[in-house]
Amino acid sequence: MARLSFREQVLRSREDAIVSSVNRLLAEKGFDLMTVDEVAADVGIAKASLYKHFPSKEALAAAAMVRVLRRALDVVETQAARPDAGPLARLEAVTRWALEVQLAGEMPTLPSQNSTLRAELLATPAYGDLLMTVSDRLGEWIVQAQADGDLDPALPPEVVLYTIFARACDPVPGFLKAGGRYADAQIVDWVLAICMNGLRRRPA
Amino acid sequence: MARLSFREQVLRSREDAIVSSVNRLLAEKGFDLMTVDEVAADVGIAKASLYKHFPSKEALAAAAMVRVLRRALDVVETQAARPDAGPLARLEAVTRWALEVQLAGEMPTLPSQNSTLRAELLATPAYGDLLMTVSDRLGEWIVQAQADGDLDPALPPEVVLYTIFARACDPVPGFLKAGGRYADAQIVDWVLAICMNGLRRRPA
DNA sequence: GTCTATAGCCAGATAGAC
DNA sequence: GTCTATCTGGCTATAGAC
Repeated sequence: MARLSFREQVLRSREDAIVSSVNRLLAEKGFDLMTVDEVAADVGIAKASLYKHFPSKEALAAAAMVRVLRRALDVVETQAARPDAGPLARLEAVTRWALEVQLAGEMPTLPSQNSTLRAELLATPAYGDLLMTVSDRLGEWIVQAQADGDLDPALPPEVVLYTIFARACDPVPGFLKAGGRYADAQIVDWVLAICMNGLRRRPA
Repeated sequence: MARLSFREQVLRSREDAIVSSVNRLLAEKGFDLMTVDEVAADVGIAKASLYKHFPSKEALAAAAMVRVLRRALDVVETQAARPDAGPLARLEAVTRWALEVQLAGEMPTLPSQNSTLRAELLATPAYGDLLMTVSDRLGEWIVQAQADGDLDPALPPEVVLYTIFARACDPVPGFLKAGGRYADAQIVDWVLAICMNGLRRRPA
């Protein structure tokens, strides 16, 4: 029993290592340029062994997306537990997290055009569930922030939601980082401020 | 002489048709998922014939990017000729154009990670020249708008420039369009307003 | 310059021994 | 479950006839 649990633990940690590699490679090169051989080499196992854990390249990507969504949900729940912060501050904190992860090269991104990939994500219940949960939580804060007069009430909440989500794959931070002239923290501050200011209620 | 000119004209129009197909397919599926076979089929010629006009898939993509940059420059020059508009209104008009083209499915987008593609673009002088010209023009308007107090003077002009450029590959319009709940014009208005408001000077 | 046919390659996925 | 070796398909690019 203990032995079985130990085995499971080893299995889990190996799969976790795989997902970590996929996560990084996905952030670095994107789905199309990432090869399964590369993942295997990065993890340090044979390609065939990878396929014992995950049935396809798409499944690898889906696993990485599920993990990043889990982390996003963690961040959301951490923010929900803050007694001092209003909805706008919470939305800002979550957006900041996404920007920081992206700038650190750890935000996996998928091409929205690839249909086989969309199919795999739709076939992964955990993905849809997590995405819906995160969206609902953020959506509540958005509506509240609009009612508070902090966010533009003329914008449909989903427009605000998509605008925040899009920060996770915003090319601007990467360009600024590539330029090498600004510190990461400075870049995050600027992009975050531009995003939130754009959504804020215009003074009459 | 007339005959040669005629031939050249035919050649030109064929190459133009090729670039049009590439442009559309690039906007629709992206570089990696676009196949040369597809381009050939779309134009209605054999793949080998394509390679008589363009030496590689990368060159096809580069040609499409050059064309869209030429059009962007046209828009910039049209705005520069408006006697009534200030720098902010001109920047807004150019951004609006980019959003409209993107929403119409005619904005070619390249993966910024692909290195062979970067090499091809760097090896295409017209691309760099056009990109620099457009950037310089927009940069002037940005500095002026900051001096006028219309744009946040605390932002480096390049941050503003990248933020505007990024509208050409913003995923938000496409998501909203896919939802089917809003008209294209409405989507453009929202995304444009969010973008420009984000860059605007905050009232003290 | 256009075509058909094919070379050459690479990446996703699998077979089968251990 | 791990490995080595291989299959398979699809894609870029080219040969060679017309």
